[in-house]
Amino acid sequence: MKSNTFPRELRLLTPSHFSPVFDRPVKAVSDHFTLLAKYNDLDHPRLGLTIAKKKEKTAVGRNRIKRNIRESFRLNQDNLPNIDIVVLARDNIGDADNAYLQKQLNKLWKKISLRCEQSLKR
RNA sequence: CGAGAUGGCUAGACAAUCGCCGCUUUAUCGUUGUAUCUCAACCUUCGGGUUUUGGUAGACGGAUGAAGGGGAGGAAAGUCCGGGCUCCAUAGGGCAGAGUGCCAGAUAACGUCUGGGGGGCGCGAGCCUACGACCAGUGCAACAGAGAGCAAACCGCCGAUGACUGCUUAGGCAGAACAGGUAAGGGUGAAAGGGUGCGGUAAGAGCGCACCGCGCGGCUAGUAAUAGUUCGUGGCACGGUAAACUCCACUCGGAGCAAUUUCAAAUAGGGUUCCACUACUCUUAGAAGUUAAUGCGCGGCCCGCGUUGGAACCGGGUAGAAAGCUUGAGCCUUAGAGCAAUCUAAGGCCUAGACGAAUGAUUGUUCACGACAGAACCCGGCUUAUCGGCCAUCUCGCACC
RNA sequence: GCGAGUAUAGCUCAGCUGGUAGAGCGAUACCUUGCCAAGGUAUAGGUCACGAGUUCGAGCCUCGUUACUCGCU
Repeated sequence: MKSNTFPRELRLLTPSHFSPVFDRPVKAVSDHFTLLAKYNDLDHPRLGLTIAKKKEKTAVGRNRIKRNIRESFRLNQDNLPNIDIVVLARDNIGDADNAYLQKQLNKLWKKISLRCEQSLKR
């Protein structure tokens, strides 16, 4: 069954949710994003966002990036295993337009799930 | 038509699909407290009370689904002022400290706004303006300059119809000082103690006079700041700097929603009561000390590591959750008061409330091709950023009628 | 979100209550040495973060802007 919703259960909410992901995670990188991922005990993936003020100066710009990431996550969540993902912004992310951001994210979801499977086998 | 001034409005639009966050209505589920019925136990002063089992009712909160409707700004920003609100402190007042600073008004309040005055800029419409007081006191002014704060003599001018010196044809000729006076001229400086003219004088000087300017007082206009004056008076400084100390007048208690309040896991620890506790020692009987017991390594001993309390209640309180959180000095319309800011009255309206933080994404059509930029307790201002578009009033220039 | 602070030479910092900007290290050149280091001498290097205002004059005083730092989860 395909799901396109994005309720609260699919988010990382508190610092106690975030900190395990930063401890030796699986990584995936593109021009403007860094993804960190780790398996959780639930039956769905969860998403957390970290957009530093240094990377994108204005609140409007940061909101735009977050919306793009959430939108992409929402549409691709059924293709992801039960992992916690933290998305970090990299430098000059504000220069990219929405279409390019979406294109990068589509690749990254596949990449991160593949790498997680590999890490499980090892 | 061109150039400009002021004030106000606006901040892409529409459609489809998939999503996010409150609200309202509704359906289902589950839950605990409430009301009522019921089962059982205990207590009883036989009225009842406490605990407990199952059902029903409506209500509130919760979960899920459906429908309806709503969902960032003019600056949401900077946090520069002011206020509400909350907690802390507080008899009242003063000192200290901080702020404001022409006058009047508006306001909950303000460093804001409105109107007026003074000064400056602009042909003008208009714009800018921290604009109280240095005859209460203290301080500052580098360098330059003679002199920089109860003014001062460097050059110059007067003194000079020449003290004195030299020459001499004894007629004169040449050079020339001091005391003292002088603020007209030169020069220095950001700044050098009224301006012009006439008189006056050895030369000068408000020394005298006229006009202008200025101070003080009066009168007139104005609530006032202030302005005017064919009025009187003073010969004329009372220089600059208070975003220097200071004085004067007025204002201000402090901290901030990460304030504050409520509920409250796990873990550790505190208090009270009851129960349990091998022996001995100390003793104000307290699990205080020693011993002992017991679990594991290990079947036993040595040895090592660990345990020696349990239950109930109370209080504090972390994670987390909730309240604070949006009905407010609110918005719209009309009428009235006022030059205006604004105020009053009547009627109508409810217009984000999130919490890693919601308005988006994609596609299509269209136009002027979309700037600055995202609420975080709430308001009133200021300041800063900003692609443009529209409206109103006014000014100047050119042309035409 | 709220509160507090800093900005001066390439680096680390002075600069008292306004008078025309310095020190140390570093850089460059020269001296010294057979060569290097050390030492000595000299030189360059500053829009005092930026924009206004007050003043005769601003690194300093006042207002605004920008960047950075710290404290309160």
